Amino acid sequence: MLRLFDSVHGEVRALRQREAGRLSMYVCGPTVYDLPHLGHGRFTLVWDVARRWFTFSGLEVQFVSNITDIDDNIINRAQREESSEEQVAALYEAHWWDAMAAIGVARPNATPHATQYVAEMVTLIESLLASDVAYVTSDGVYFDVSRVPDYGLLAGQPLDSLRAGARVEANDEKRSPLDFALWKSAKSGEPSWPAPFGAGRPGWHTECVVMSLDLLGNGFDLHCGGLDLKFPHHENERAQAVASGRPFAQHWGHNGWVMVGDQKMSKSLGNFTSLTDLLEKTDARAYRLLVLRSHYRSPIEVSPATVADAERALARLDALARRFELRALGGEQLERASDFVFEGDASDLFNRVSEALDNDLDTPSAVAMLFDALSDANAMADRGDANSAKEMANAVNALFGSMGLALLATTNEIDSASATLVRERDEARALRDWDGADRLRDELVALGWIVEDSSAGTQIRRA
RNA sequence: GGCGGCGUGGCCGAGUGGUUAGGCAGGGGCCUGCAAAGCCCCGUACUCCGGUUCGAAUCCGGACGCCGCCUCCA
Repeated sequence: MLRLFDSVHGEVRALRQREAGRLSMYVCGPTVYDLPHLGHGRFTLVWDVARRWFTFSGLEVQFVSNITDIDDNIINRAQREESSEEQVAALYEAHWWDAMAAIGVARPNATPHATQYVAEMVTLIESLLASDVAYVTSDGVYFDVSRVPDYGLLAGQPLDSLRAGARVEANDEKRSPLDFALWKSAKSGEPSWPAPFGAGRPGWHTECVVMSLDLLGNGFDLHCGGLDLKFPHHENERAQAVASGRPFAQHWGHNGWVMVGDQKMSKSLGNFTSLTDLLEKTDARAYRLLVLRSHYRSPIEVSPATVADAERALARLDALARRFELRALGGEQLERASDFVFEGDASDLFNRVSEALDNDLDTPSAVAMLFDALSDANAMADRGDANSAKEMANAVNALFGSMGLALLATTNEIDSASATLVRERDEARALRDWDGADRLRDELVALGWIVEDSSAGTQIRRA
């Protein structure tokens, strides 16, 4: 049975489906005003892995993730760069999808944009105003959190204690410091949309509730995002749904942050590393492996050292892929267990990995098991048990594939000069001319090749 | 002030009371002309102090240290 930590109940519990066999899942996406950073990379990887595992397990997953394409940050950036909000959003959305493709995060089934949903948001705000849950001030429309009896459910604190610690600056027109903007009144030079309660633009918290309910319907199964969205963003989404009388997400999942040193990587601290930068220097799969090796709810340290560590571990996986000529999985393709055959020891592996991943996405355990299995496969092959070895290697590949991690048996174009050196080295070795063979190996290494001997002779691949 | 989390061997990082997590790095061995890859073996751990228990990294209490949320953030 599929079990996942639910932030509302603070415990791991069954992840139920509204419709048998189908899982509806919404993940809060990025605001596109800058390059994606490591935190974006983590949350997209975590929920991509979740989606892939659910799919692998046989569920039909409906995965929706939004793009916030209108927001203060976008407006600020546009003004700073003397550009338009549309241009800023389009540019960084393009960067976003490039980065997603690079880290192998599969496209959502739907990617609603806030600006496409303004009319629906206006309708929601109107109804909240009509029921007096929202009120108009000089700078917009606010939601009155006191009208939602269980406000604070996700925060794990009642309204009073949240209010006591509120750090929001006082605003005379707001009834409570915790009340949040549903609609921000138009300012000159900023994009705005007409509305009965005054032209303006939507607040961040309103778009996700509208888009998720529109695309996934009332009482959809799972709503996910970074831990920092739990409060107030998700709380506020939920509040709007509750106030509208619409059942909202039945299960809430939150992933831990990326740490820089001992601190959370965050906007206010400005201690970002862009995902784009990381990808220029590293095999993108190393980041996925790094994410898989720690639990999704734990903080992870992403540093040159931890990334390099993951890259070296990856080399072991790729060596397996070369040895057994495994087919690369992952990317846009979502695998299904039903497309693979697991027999004997491989079947046992499959069962144990399934149990781990079904239990709150315990990827660290799964990865540990797969590394054990990798050793087993190599040992079997060393022993001459080629069939069992191949079965096990295939299972390892399939199960890493179920988490979107591709094992690569990289093949390189070998130029004729290098090919000649390889041939000469094999000839030298046949003549037991070790000095000559070593010299030719040095030459190949100097050309950027990794040289390995095998029963089939000199093998080279790019370093 | 309220709420929550964390403190594991050289590093990263799991861990559901009892038997090896795993990876990286390091040491020894096998294989190999050498190297690489692969296989086998190996180190030391659980912040501190009490308690419960036959037995605790794991449960309880306390101390110390660290981090986060209650503005923006994935």
